[in-house]
Amino acid sequence: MDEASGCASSLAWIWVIEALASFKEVDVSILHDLIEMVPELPDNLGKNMREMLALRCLEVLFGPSNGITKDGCSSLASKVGFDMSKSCEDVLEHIVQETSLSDLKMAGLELSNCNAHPFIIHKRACMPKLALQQLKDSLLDGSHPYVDTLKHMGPKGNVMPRIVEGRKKLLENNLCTGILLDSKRKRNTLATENMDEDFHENRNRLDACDDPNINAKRQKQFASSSVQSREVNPVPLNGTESLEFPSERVMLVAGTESCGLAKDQRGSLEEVRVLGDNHDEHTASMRCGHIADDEFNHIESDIPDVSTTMPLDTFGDEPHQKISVDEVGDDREQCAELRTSSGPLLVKTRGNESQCDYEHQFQLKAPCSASLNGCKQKIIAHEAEENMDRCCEAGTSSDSEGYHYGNIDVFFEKNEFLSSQATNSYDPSTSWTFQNLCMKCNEGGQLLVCSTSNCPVMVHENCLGSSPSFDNNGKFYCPFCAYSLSISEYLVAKKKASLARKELTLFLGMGLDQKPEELTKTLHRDEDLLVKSRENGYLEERVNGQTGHDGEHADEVNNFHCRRSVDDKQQAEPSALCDNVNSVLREEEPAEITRTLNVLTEEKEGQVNSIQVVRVVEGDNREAAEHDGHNSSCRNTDVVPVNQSHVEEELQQEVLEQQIAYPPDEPVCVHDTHADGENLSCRNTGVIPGIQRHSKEQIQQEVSEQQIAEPTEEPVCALDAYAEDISEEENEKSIISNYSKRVPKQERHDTYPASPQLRRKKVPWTAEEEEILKEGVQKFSNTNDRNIPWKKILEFGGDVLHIRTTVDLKDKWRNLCKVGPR
DNA sequence: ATAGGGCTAATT
DNA sequence: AATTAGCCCTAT
Repeated sequence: MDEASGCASSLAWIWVIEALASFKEVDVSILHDLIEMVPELPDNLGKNMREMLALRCLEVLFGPSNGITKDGCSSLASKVGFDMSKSCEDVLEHIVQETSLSDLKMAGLELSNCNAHPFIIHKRACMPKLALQQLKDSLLDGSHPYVDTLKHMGPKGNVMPRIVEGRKKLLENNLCTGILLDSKRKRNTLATENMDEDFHENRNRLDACDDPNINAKRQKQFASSSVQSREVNPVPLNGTESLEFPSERVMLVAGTESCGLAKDQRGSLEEVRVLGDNHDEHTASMRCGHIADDEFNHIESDIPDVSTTMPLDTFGDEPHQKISVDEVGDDREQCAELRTSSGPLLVKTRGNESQCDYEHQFQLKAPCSASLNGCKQKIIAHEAEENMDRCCEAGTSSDSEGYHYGNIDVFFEKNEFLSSQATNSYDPSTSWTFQNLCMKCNEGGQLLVCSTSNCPVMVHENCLGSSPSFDNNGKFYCPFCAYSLSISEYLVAKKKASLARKELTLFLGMGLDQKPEELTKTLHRDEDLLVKSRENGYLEERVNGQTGHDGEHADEVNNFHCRRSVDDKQQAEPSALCDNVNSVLREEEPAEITRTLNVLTEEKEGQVNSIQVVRVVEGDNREAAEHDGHNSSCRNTDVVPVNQSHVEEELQQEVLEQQIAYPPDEPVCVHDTHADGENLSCRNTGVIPGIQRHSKEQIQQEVSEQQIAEPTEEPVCALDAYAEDISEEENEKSIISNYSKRVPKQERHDTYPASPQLRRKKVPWTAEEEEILKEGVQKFSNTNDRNIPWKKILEFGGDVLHIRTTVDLKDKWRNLCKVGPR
């Protein structure tokens, strides 16, 4: 480090390249390109970096999946000679001299069959600290010349004291408790010997999968703990120097000891990304470095809200600390904010189980992975990850939904519980997790093992205190995981409803922002997630984080209204399209007409908001038989009850309160094969018998079904709460398609005084209608009674007049009289 | 339920 | 702009 202090810019390059080189997923070619960009480095400066790069190259060359023949490998090995005393640089040079690189790559080399294996391991183990690691160490030691500068830099003030303090605090207040850590350390000590081997085995398995996605997903299991955010800001390490990774903007700082910085400590460091990579723990560094772009993307997409707000976390110098934590559970890992590179890869050092868990960790996000059976499946890590993320966000979270806290609660409760158990079982060799003892009573016997991967809970059924929780596949979930899973399911459902609602909102505002298909996709994705959640015990927590924040939705709704009320002039299309629909419907004689009624229902205060769409399909043979090709028949589609009294008043109230217009998404045809006089009157007063046949459940079921299956693109006209404020022109445009509803104005005003009354669309009287009207008037007029029994006439008119109201008849007759009765 | 006045989109 | 047809609102 000292040697580097005099050449800041070069040093920065070295930092970057070294750090990047520690990322397995950073392709060597990228490193190569980077090297090209680096200004001339003094020989004494970049040696470690070059060595690291060379090692990377070797690792690539002798990658696990190359499948070269043993002979070829041995041949090469004999030529090159993997002398431990040689530097990677030298060996690599030899290799390049002996063999064409491309040929080598083509042929591939099987690490396990080559002498390169121990060589690389050895070199890994001997690799000096990353420069950044050294820098950090020196800063922490207070020996670095910039310490004073750091102490006084920036508005956030003293970084160093915070770091140091954080380290102390970690030891004192680590969420996972020192005991736990100690316990873990012991275990790790025992396991350390096998670490390298374990790592390589796992790494090989990783690499054996050619699917980059799978790899990325798998690696997430390893690296997620070190991946915090791509939004992380570069941190100025001192007043003049800063490191910024242009692409990811990830600051890499080697070394991590205070892996459990408390929030306040992290505060000043939140822009620093730390990737642990102690020189003597290179396996860890390698693993931790596995952050591919798609990894980032994956994580970001999965945890959008977290990834952008998560403060930077960790200074964990001792992967072993972290490892020990990991061993107990990823939750704890997260709890301790141990985001160093070692990650879960080192978590399990319990022989077979570790591998097993790794595999399932991979499976978690890699359903296509080969083995889906058997061992526990990883689910907690993600949960814990997010939980922790949210913990770290204290006070900054934009998502205050209770479930997060619910999961966080259970997360901490679980940690606490496990910690207490760990405390009681200080010695790993006697730990219940090792001896298959009930974590409650510490006795053996037939135990229920939580199906959640990384959840160590094993318990007697009797010790549960309640009936065990099994999923559909008969998998048992411990109370913690069962609870979290339930929350996840709830969230999925919630989001589903939210999305459906959003979808409808967008649908109503057709041609605006987002196409329904997109939302449908998201919805499907969430459903998939839920399925996976069930399958893997994965605690799906990012349901809302993805798309469906209520607030977001609310914004959507508001935007919609805003558009409707303000920008209606630009939205002639909806109504125009409505008209088109009308035209179509008029011209076609539907033997069967689908009518859709949108009813907004909304649970109160934080509950699921949903739009309920009732789809009623009824045949109308009468219509088809009697009015083939007749325009009038199409008017049957006119009556659209919206926000009607038959809708639960409460719901209506909320609809109106939200000032959401919920027009039918398509002209509604109210056809009732049992239509008689009563029904006719019903129909004209906006009462749709169909809706009464649908229970709420049916409604809700149909909501999603229709939303998903039929993201109709048909335009919708909205009942606009602001229509009164709209000009005539606007009002015209927002006319509901085809004689939508008849809503007693007064009633509507009762619930929402400002609610406008949209006019029905004019429907010209047909000759037939006029004729039957005249007939009716003639028939029912009573010279003694000046009043004309329009209702009787309407009934008399039957289907011919079935879209008309008594008032219509009266008005029409008035018109006819004006013109002169014919 | 009905009558009558008024409103408004469409048409002239 | 005037007219008209259809729809809406209110009073009874």
